Amino acid sequence: MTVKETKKGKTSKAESSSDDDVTLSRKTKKETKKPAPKKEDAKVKKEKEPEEDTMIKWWEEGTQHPGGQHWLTLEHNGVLFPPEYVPHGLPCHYKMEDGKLKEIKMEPDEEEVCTMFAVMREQTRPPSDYYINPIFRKNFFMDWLQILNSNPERNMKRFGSKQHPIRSLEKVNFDRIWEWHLEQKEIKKALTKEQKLQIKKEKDEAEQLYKYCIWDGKKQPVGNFRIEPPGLFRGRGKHPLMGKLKRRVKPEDITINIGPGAKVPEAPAGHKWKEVRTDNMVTWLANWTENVNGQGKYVMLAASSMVKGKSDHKKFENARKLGQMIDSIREKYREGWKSPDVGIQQRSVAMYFIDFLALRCGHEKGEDEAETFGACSLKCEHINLEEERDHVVFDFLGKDSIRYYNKVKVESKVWELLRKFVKGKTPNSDLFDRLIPTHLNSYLKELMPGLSAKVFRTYNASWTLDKEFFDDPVSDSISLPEKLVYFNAANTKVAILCNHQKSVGKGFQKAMTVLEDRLKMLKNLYSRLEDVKELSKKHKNNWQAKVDEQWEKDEHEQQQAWLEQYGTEEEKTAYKEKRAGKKPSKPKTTTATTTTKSSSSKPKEPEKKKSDPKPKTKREKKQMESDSDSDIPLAKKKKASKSAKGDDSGSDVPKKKSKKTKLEKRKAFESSEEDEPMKKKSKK
DNA sequence: TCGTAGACTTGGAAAAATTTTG
DNA sequence: CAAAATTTTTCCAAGTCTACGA
Repeated sequence: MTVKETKKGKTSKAESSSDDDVTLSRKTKKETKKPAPKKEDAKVKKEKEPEEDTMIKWWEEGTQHPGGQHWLTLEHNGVLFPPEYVPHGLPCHYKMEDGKLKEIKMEPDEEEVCTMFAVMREQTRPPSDYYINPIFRKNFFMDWLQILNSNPERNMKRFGSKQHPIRSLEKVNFDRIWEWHLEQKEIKKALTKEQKLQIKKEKDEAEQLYKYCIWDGKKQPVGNFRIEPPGLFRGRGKHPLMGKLKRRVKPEDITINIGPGAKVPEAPAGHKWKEVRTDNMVTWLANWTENVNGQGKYVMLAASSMVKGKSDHKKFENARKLGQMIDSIREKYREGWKSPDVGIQQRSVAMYFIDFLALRCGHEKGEDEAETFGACSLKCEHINLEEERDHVVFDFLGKDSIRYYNKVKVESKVWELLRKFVKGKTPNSDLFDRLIPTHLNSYLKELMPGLSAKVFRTYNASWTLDKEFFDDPVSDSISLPEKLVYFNAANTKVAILCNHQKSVGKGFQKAMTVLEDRLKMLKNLYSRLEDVKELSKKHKNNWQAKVDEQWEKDEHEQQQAWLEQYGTEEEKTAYKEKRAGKKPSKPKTTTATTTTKSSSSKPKEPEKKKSDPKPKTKREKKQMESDSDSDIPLAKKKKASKSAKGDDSGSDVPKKKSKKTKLEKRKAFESSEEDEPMKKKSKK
């Protein structure tokens, strides 16, 4: 199918960009609910203050500072530090040679890190299965051990040996601390409402100072003013450093960026900042270097702030601009497929992937990172051309180690080129060995100022959403829930395009079972009602009695069936007795309370009536036990196909270069080919 | 021609808040 | 009211991309 028409009106929306959606829905929700609830405590609900003065229309132009400066004046109060560690004083235990557990008392520094780990005990399922992950455990243990052995004198005094007695993580028993953790949770839960409120109030108060800054004289919300607390690094996928201690950030680690002449926030008593500077070419208020990966962390403004808004705006304007010339760009890369230059061929195919499949650019990753891929960094083993002619099966781990699996039909020419690129190469060599992101982007920049690989994602995501709305406009007459379904369906298209996926949570299987169960029940009820309807037609005169009888019979049969399958002996007996000494209960033929509320839940079944009968019979609610089998329906993929139409016109092909001197990093990782983060294990 | 540091965007998971159920 | 379900917010790792430096 050709897609020539790609421009849409000015209605392109944010689509997957969570921020935008969130903002939108939040607003809507708030307004909707406002009229309804009257709050007994007027103060609980903090309504939006007018704040008209800050409502400047920055998108309308003119508000730009020259030379790439982001601000002229900037005031803020610095950052908020997490609370100091409060020791609980509890020991852990260590399994000795004789199998006995020996109590190990800990100093606060030892205990703090120990507790970080101990408390993760239940994190045993993907994607957060850190507690049982060997890499995580090893890294944590190394760092903990380092602390345990950091003070030989201390150890000598306590254990009569410079080396701490703990040598192996497997022999450490954290039960006591785990119990403490559970207790703490209970305590927290048991707090009275007033206490909870009080705590929250105190927290809010502590935040007040840091929540806003004054940016060019305007009050603006700060995003992450809270310094990240120490913890165990939770790298995703097969991150080699997961589990390492992310140490506590001190004022001495922090650089403050603030306007000229503005009052410099004071560092906590007894401390000082690493540096205080004034740099209006950047937007951050503070920064520090995190120790695990050595990367910078920044305190910046919130998504709702002006700067972020501007930049977001620019992003979409940019994508819109791409929309104006997407046709010619598509022509260009199609032209490139025919180039005699392999570099250009590769670049052109990569562009096709980025455009057509919305793949990310894909930069090279380092030794200390999980191995993930994108368009430019694909390996030969990530594509399979054998399945079907002109089809490519992609299978690789993308950002966050989320699997990209997709079988697509591609242009013949592309398929042929791919075959050529793969030829004679080992599976783990680069598919596009002559292409690097820098070159791709600088080429894109030539095609259109401001163009880079990611702009295609933004553009195509917006285009997709737009197309949904255009092809199948919302009808005014449908209900709000229906509109929601409509909107979500469109959004799902975008999610599929961009390969956005969420892992199924712990409760998913259970929730699904309940839902299926309920569906089954409703269907059953429906058919019974149908039967009864027939019956009542047949017995015009004494239909009531007939219906009662039939109903009771059904009920009994079902109950029997249920007991047969799930019931315990006691339950069976109890039922028998109950039935013996009881007269038929009255059926609820005509329900007066048919709340015809559209099911709404899963869009799969066209449910009609839902006369939700909360069965009076002892419908055991423990059906969660059943735990039927099966796999989780997960990310099915279909591909919206849009294609670029092409022909010839491209002329001068930009210079190609690209060498690629990637040091072959042989990953000693086990090459377990399948390792889906998706298995579902029911735990007792 | 790289390689990298620095700055900023992305986006999934966990936590918190809110609403619905029982 | 408490527990469960659902929605919103927060958190922060993991990307992108450009400018610099040699």
